[in-house]
Amino acid sequence: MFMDRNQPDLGAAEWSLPARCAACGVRMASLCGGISAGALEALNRIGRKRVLRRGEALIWQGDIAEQVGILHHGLVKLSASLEDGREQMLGLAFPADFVGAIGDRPSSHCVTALTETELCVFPRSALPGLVEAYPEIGQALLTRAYDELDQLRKWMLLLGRKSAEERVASLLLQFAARGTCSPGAPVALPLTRQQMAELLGLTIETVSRKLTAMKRDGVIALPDLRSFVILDAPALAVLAAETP
Amino acid sequence: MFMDRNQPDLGAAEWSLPARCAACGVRMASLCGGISAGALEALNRIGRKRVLRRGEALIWQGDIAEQVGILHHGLVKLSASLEDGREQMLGLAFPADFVGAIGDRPSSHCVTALTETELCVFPRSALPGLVEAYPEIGQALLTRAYDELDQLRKWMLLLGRKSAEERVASLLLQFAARGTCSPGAPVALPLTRQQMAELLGLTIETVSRKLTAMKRDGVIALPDLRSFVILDAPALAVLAAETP
DNA sequence: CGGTAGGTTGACTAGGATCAACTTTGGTGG
DNA sequence: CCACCAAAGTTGATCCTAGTCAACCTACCG
Repeated sequence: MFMDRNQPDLGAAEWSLPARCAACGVRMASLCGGISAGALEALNRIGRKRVLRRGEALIWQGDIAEQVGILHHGLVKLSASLEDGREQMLGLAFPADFVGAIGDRPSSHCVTALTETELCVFPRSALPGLVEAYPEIGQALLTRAYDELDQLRKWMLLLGRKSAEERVASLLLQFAARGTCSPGAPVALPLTRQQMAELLGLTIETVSRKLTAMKRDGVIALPDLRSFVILDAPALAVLAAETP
Repeated sequence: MFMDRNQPDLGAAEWSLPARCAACGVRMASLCGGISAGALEALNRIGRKRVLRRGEALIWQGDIAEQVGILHHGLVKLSASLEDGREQMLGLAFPADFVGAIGDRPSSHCVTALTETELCVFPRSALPGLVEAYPEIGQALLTRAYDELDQLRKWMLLLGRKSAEERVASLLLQFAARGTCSPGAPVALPLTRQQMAELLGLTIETVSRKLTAMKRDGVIALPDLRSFVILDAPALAVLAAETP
């Protein structure tokens, strides 16, 4: 019965929510939040919970992904490597983000957990059929894909044209934008210096030096290794070459 | 009447092809090639031909795009800039490629013609409705979006981790891959040195020097400014750090 | 207490940017 | 057809940013 596909009244459909989805903390923020009860049920049927330990990979570069997933807790990195070991982080996935692709080509990148991570995984092979049956899922994926394209393009500008100092400042601003909105409050820094370097296309030494310089200049404070405080937001925006 | 949505028999539908689409040289390669006759007719109704002169923009960074398009002839660049004028090319669009996005947020990048360009444009505001009415269009866009994500990720690895020489060699290989398949034949180089530099995150001088060096080492020949010949393909692959 | 992973700092180096001069190419009009 | 000019490209000298290598520091853990 596909009746509910024709009346995707999400509010009224709450009663039929699969228990697991009703308890899901990221549902409304994830692509599950914008689809009909029928589509959600179909996803729920084929989805299962999976936990990744720190360092464990969901998808390997060069392999055809067997699973795609929606992040619940934790932090995941996308990264690509050259044969000689050089590695570039391509982005992070936070809770509610979708990771993976629909096509059956070898993946261009790895997906690896940076912390203990919990996600809802689906067999990739089931996706094309689902998108066919529930176009809303395709639309949700499309919106997210365009968002991701925009993010990547912004990052390409950073990698191609920004100086080391601008890169570090940009990263700090990005963490601040996604974290607490209260100015002056410490912002969590979920990456090690090494991981920041991988993400910014720099070395760990350069990241460390630039952070120290910003601290010395009173732009930021570094209360501990995993957080920072913005002391002079306008100055940080200037350092990041972001003053729109 | 949406009858044809339920019987997207593309072969048998040829008879009803809009004249313009029947004459379109890139139709089958573009997203129009994978959709039903009904969807194609709907697209044809709202599409119109547009010509961009060299340097003319279809979409400006920061503006909300009014048009999206499918390229027929010519070459188009996507690029992003910082306030101080530094510019990074984000990619090229070739005939049959789709440019633009569905969302109504300000564009993260410019879309500018590098040569006299002809495309089929559609009002962006009509897209969400079209995707809703013809899910196949959404699926075609989704496939293309994932392809583009993969391309961008590959380019991020180049920008973040490859040396100048590796970048130039990678670009040459990419042009060779999309051009003639006959080894030893000259490959068209559709970009000026300046444009190559913008795309590679380098300066024009560095591009010139690396090309000269490869020529000196007998890896390539440069018969004129707008083409090159691969003399030693394996060596070029090594220089590009691409030996899969 | 020692060991280890993560982080910082310093000295030195090298790759690519910058600045400047010069050459080549291609188009235009006399 | 050639002279001229602007745009594109090349080459050289020099500078500077970020990479490399190495030592050391710090926090945390068994």
